Amino acid sequence: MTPDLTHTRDLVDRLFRLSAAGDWAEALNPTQRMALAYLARANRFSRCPSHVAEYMALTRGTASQTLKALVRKKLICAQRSPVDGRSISYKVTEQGALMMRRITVVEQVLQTMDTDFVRTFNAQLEIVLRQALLLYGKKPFGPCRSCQYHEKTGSGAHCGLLNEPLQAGEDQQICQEFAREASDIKVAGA
Amino acid sequence: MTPDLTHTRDLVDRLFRLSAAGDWAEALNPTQRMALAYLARANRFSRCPSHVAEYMALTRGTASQTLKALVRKKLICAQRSPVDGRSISYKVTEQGALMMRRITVVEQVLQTMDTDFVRTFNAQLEIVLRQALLLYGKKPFGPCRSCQYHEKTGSGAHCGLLNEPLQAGEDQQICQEFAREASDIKVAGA
DNA sequence: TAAAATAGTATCGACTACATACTATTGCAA
DNA sequence: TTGCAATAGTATGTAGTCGATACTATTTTA
Repeated sequence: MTPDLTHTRDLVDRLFRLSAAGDWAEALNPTQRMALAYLARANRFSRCPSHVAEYMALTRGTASQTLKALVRKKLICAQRSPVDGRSISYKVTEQGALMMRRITVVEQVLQTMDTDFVRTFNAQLEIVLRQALLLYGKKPFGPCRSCQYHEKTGSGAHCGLLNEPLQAGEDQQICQEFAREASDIKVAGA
Repeated sequence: MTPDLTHTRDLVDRLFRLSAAGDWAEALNPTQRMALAYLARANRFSRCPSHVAEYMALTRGTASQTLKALVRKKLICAQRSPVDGRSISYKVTEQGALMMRRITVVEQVLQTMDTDFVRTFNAQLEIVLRQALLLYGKKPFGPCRSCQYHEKTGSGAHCGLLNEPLQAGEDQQICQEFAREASDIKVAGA
């Protein structure tokens, strides 16, 4: 028997909504929480409104609105780019970083579960998401460290695409320019 | 290394949002689509506003609003209960049923993937969701057929909880009274 | 150097979402 | 049997999401 695809969709929806319902505390709604969480994990090349929009599958206008709400709440602050006069980058404030320490529903549930189970669950989600992003022509985003442009140097690391030296810890952050290693491309579960 | 629980949360969020973004066609937003999909799959004991609210992890007020929007669009219609003067049940119209035939993003992606993969993915999602619902004291909802109160009779089937005979096909639908078989309870992945 | 592309925003309308307060029933218990 | 608590659904107010559209200000490119 072929599995019920509508059921899969339904499970993802319910899991999301259950965890979204748990987010409403702390004067932060689920959308704002996700945008803030993204900014907290994104590297300095990836904190513009358009990146948030792409990551969250929103239009730029909507992302802009949500970012303004976060600024009003003093959880992030804007920084104009010295290089490109059109561009704006947002930085998470200390207050914002503090808010991100809260454990959310999904995390709480996964804490009660087996480590190996969570690991395979993550892997499966990654495969499906990757396929979906591919099918819709969206950027994958991903950790700088596993990117094909990531280069280890004597002193630290370097981005071969933007031709920029990387600071300590930056290789752990999410980059909007992320591109998978060529050797890693056909690992899809298809 | 312990897996990153924030990452899991993030993957679920992104998958949901990507598929939600694809829903905006057809003058139906993601929330309305999910409510309509639920009503299309729920049995006659499970189509009240409070059931939709519980299923979607919303307050009753919000569910009420969304159902009214669906009525305005003529995708569902209200039916007062003859038994309980407070209760209202919604039925999907033909127009509404037609709208549910549309394939959504997640389904489209899963179609390109291996059947066994989808099967295990479903199973994993079910385990996590079940655990989450348990932790938050929410009803699980589920197919009548696999419920502990489901009884096969000579002519058809019977609900031992509501003490009602079941019509043909009803055992496939979702019931808000669903309770797992006792033998099935400790299959959690924990 | 003009046209095209890009980055961000303002605004509008429809709607989600919560909280709160309210009405109308029904169920239970004294 | 009556009277109170519980339940089902809704109205309303506020905040904010969300897409669409139209707009400004900057690059980029041809």
